[in-house]
Amino acid sequence: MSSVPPYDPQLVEAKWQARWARAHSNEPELDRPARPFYNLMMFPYPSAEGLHVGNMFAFTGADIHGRFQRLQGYDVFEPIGFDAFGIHSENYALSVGTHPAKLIPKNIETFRRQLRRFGGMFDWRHELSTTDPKYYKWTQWIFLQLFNAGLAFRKKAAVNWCPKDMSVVANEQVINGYCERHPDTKVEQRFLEQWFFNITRYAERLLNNLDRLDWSDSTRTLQRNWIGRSEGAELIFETPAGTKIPVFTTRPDTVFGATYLVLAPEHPLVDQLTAEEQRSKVNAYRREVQGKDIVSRKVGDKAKTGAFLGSYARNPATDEAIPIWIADYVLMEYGTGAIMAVPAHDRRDFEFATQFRLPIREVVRTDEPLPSVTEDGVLVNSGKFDGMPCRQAQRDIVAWLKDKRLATPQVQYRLHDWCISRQRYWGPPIPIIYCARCGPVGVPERDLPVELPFIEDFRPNASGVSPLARHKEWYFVKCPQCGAQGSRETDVSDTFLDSAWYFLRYPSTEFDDRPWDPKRTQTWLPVTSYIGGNEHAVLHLLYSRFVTMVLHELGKVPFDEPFPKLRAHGLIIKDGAKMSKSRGNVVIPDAYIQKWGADTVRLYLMFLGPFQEGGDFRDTSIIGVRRFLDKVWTTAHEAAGQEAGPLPAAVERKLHETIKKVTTDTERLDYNTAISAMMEYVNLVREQGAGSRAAVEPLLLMVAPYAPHLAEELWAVLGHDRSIFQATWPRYDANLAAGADVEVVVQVNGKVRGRVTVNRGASEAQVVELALRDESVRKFVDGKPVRKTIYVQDRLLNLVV
RNA sequence: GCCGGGGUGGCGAAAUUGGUAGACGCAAGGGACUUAAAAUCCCUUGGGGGGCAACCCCCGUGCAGGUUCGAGUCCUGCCCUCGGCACCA
Repeated sequence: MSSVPPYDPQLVEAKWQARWARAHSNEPELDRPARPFYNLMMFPYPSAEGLHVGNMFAFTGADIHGRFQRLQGYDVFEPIGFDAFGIHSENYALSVGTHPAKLIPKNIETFRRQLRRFGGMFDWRHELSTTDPKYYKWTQWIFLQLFNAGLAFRKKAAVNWCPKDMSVVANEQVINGYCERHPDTKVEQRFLEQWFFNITRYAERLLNNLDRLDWSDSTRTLQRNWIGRSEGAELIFETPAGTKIPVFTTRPDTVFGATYLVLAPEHPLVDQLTAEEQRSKVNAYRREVQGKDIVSRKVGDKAKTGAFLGSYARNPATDEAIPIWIADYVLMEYGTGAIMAVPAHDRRDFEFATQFRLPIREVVRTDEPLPSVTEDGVLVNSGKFDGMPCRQAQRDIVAWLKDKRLATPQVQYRLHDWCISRQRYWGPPIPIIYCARCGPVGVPERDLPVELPFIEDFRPNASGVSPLARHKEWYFVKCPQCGAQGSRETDVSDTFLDSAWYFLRYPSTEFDDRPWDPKRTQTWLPVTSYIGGNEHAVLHLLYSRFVTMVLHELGKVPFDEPFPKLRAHGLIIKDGAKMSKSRGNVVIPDAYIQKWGADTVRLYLMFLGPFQEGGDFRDTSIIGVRRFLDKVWTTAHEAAGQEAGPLPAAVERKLHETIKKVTTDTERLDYNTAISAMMEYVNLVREQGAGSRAAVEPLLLMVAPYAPHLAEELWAVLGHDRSIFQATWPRYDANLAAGADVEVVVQVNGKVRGRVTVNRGASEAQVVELALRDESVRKFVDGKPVRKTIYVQDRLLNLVV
């Protein structure tokens, strides 16, 4: 054998990365692409620790997809950027005592280096950072588009206040009542005036469009649950004094069983409905509730508490007067903030009624004990509706009450409007000026961006007022409408607004006078393929869809869904747990890349488990994929010195099988099985000593998306002078892949007893005849008559005796 | 509680969706080469049993049933686990 040079990944990778950069080979023609393919991955937050293997796992999977599509002949645009604003970055800056404006550029520098080193096919001309004024100018512009359309408004509302962050956080950032970033800190409820985006107006469309998106089911389900659509009716309960109390219910069929009403303690009608003799009790209860944090209020299995208001309302179905209570198990944020309590058919109402000895009336007959919540039953104690099945009664009772103007069919959503105000420093200032005469006025477009001023002391405080208010020269400003003295909004916007439109910006980063160029947008968007983690299933993906929907309505973009095709990758865990700084199990890939090379690490990450499920990072098995690359290396070098010759039949067949499998698996992101198919193939080639050019070239093309540097190098070794990524993905011949003959399994009574080799497409009779000649089969048939034969063409024969 | 994943060798995992369970890889054991080591190559490797032997038999995909010629895959009822939602009316 000719001498094969050693495989030195450091050398090979440096060489090809330099060439790609020099040749601009990762920078597609954006204006006139023949076949545009926008390959998007979720941009990272540039943490101080650097890119970890979880990021690299996600980016490698997406990069393989991009490189594969490039080999299919697409002009692949694969941009990258940095989601660098936000409380995350700011808290870290606070903890190390460095200003984020100094820290972030350093972190980004590290990320850039790492992203280049692992060999991503990134178009660096279009890098962006959300902290760049040239970027957030347009984040502010988007805010103003919503503001002008009446979709951004100020509202005094109960909001989630994190005492650690000393800021309001969105509903989506509260987990079980605890702050997403501070799992030991309970979120408090504060009543503050905040900016909201009216996402609930789009709830129905956000929900319905899910059906036509090519997304994984798991992600769609998460969004569906988050939006939380409930169908039901609003029913009116009226007091003798004529006050109407609307309640929302999903079970109007149970209205005859509503034996009392419960309002949220904050309900605006409480004062008016409270009888004098009950006032002190009621007020005491309301104070008690106010003192509770959200967790102890919202967790369900506590004993019920409440207070009777001393007044009554009329049940619209029975005309009975039923008592009105307040209780903290009723939430002001949902529905009308008031419920009709049907203790016989609702677990919570049942507990409450039991506790306070309120009447329980069964109105749905089932075979379950009370409280029974099923809708499979028939009505009882319900006047003329007795005997009617629940589902029919739901419609008929609403219709009946509707005629009396006491009911309206209604749909409720769990989704709340998106609170975007943050009382923090590190974000884009909300571009609003307050004027005593004109009210809140949008900053005119010509004055954008409202730059975030540098302030030395950017610490938040518990006052609910942002640090920016301390910068007086920045704070005081003339009203753009009337010229009077005004002041700026000092809150910054939520980071999720930054990331809700970055994909629109990428193709147009060189334009300073527009957020995105209409022609570029027309060409490249919506995003062809989006790959990212399921941790963003509700936040980022929902917000991006909302923003896109609004922009579409305003005529700013020609589509209403940004990501028609989305795939979620799994999570890389370490020692059985999610990687996190607090657990101290974050793995940074640099040392592994140093030791093994980027190609090996890429391949390892893709081989350790299914891409869409993730897996455990254990460095012990890296050697396996490295051995595979070594074999490819050796085989290709040996082939370079050989005359081209025909492939042995077995190798040819395996080659076509392999191309078929690798093609479909790579397409479907089943990278782990694609890699094992390539391993099988190279093993066979070596076993058969068949390492010719004809055997190796297609292999290199298949390896190229996975281990791009190695593939380039070996492609050159085989004498090609153009990049392998300008070549075409190999084709397979279905007939060759299938082979001429097949092994058919022979079972007797469902147990495998033998195998026969026959021509593909052999008839049942032929196979039966052959099978009955097999000694072991005969033994089990044992002379008994064959009662039945089941034949699966080219696969299996089962003889039943 | 509700909604979704998932449970397969010592380990990571495959299995064309009802048709040979454990491909591929790691680890382990044995061997070849070597003064030696590394690297490389070959063999063995789910459990149990039988045979001088090429080999053969039984059991085996969380548990208990069921459907089927045939079940890791479908159905019923459980157990465990991961993720999401949760006093949402």
